[in-house]
Amino acid sequence: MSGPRQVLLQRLAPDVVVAQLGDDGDRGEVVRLREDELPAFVGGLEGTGAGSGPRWVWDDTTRWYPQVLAAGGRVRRCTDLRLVHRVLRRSPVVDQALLTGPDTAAWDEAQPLLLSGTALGGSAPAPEGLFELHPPAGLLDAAAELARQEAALAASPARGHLQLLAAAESAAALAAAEMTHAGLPWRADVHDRLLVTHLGPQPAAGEAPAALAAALARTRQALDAPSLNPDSPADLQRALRRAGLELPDTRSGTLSQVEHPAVAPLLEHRRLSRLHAANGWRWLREWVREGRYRPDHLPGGVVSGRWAAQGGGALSVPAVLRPAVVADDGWRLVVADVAQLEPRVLAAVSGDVDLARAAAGGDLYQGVVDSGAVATRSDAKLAVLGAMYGATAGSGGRMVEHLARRYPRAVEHLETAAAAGERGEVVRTWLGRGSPRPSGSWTQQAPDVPATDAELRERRSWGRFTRNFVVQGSAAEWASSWVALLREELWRLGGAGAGRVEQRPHLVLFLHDEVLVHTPAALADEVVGAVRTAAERAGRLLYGGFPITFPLDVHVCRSWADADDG
DNA sequence: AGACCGTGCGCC
DNA sequence: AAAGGGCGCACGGTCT
Repeated sequence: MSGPRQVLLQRLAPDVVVAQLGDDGDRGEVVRLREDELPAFVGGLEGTGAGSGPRWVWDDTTRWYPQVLAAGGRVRRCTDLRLVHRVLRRSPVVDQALLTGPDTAAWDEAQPLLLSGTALGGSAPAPEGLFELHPPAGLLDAAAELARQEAALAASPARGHLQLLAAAESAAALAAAEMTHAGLPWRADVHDRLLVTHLGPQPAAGEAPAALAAALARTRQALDAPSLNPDSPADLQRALRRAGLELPDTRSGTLSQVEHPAVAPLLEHRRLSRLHAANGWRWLREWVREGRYRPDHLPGGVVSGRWAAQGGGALSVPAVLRPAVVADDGWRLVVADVAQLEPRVLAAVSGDVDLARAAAGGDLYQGVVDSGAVATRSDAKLAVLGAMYGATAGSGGRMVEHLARRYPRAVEHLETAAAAGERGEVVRTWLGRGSPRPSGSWTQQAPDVPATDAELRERRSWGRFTRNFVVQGSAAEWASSWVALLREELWRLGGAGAGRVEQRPHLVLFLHDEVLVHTPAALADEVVGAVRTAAERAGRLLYGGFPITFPLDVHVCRSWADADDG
């Protein structure tokens, strides 16, 4: 007996859920449920066997999946209409007329429902709640939107690619919800010990840690400024000027270029005060509960398609605190990152087989050196990064010229994207995500009106953005696909039996080109295989037979800190 | 008191 | 080893 291939869920009112069971286009049975009956309903159709389960269609994964996970459930696949809507709305290869309906504006504005800092943590204010404010996101007509999206996809000349992107985004939404549900293992005791090492014992509320106070005292003394507040750029710049240092700004890089006895304590104060303010004891109290850190993960949260995260700065966990990320007893972390993801993606999307060949040895930068384009590995890095970011001046700019001679297709792909951006045009990623339209006076200028310097600057700046967009965005969709496929592979590893997501090998963090998997120790080797398999599958899925590989650095370890090579 | 912006810095 | 892309977050400072 096989269940429906698709189930569309819709809320008619706060406690009234309607499920339409059907196969493509066919509306079959309609079932009404209460909210609390949802997990059992989902579990009943999802089954336990591999490959079973329908495609769940819902307005927004963040409004359906957390309760299923909390009840111990899991779904295999879904369509996240909010995420797919956002992609299609901005894609230059979609006929917008097909996507437009009476409630399109509401779909445009739909926001994910965040969990961080609300229900579980407690103290933070104002949940952006399920039914508070505009109920719309919960009450939009999902069936109508699905029909519009399917029509828009079917009519697109880039149908295949866009469907991959829609599937990847939706699967990413599932992975993101599971990551928040399981949480990143976080040892508060280790974190505290690290803070004591760097800052001294935890001070009384409102007081500065000893090491911070000492650095401040030395800074004030060296500048002969007893009431200096180094957190105030204006105050600091004044004090520096009195000491004979005229600096354009007070950034660390600028400071470290001058010689003055105040610089060292000042920079130490910066470093420590940053640690204390961003990831100190307050952070620990606010974000870590029962050995887990649970930020919200937001696939497609960044214009380029990269994931964003909210709650505690999850994407910038400082390196010094990574020892606090430790697998549970009997478990391991599998940490994997892709070497040189963006230049590899550049080779693929531009069809530059020479750059792909340079990447084939495993170290793309070394490959660029070996091809004779530049002399040293660091020049190669400078050249490649400069090309992707739009460096013009300095050695970065010079190196790009060398790169262009040897890899004209890759460099031309970037130049074309930059030129389109400077003309105010939209560019797209490999799978069809469109860049936002620029605004500003330079976009509406008649050709015969001379631009001001400011306008020229903005124009070039937008060109650098679109130049980077095609690479960063295409890399982001490769990475989301990797995560989506890895999620599948991991579930398979857990065995056919039951078991919650967090009791089997599961993703706990994703950082643009790096994943952390928490796994029972006995399965760690298989997880390593799964991570590699998923990367290979992602490459084939997106780029077919194009000869680019995505080599991974993979480490099995107890702590994230142990994953730095070796 | 709260909204907003600029500066600076952590990460990729 | 240059300064070119993307974020989230804390803080100072200003405005309302």
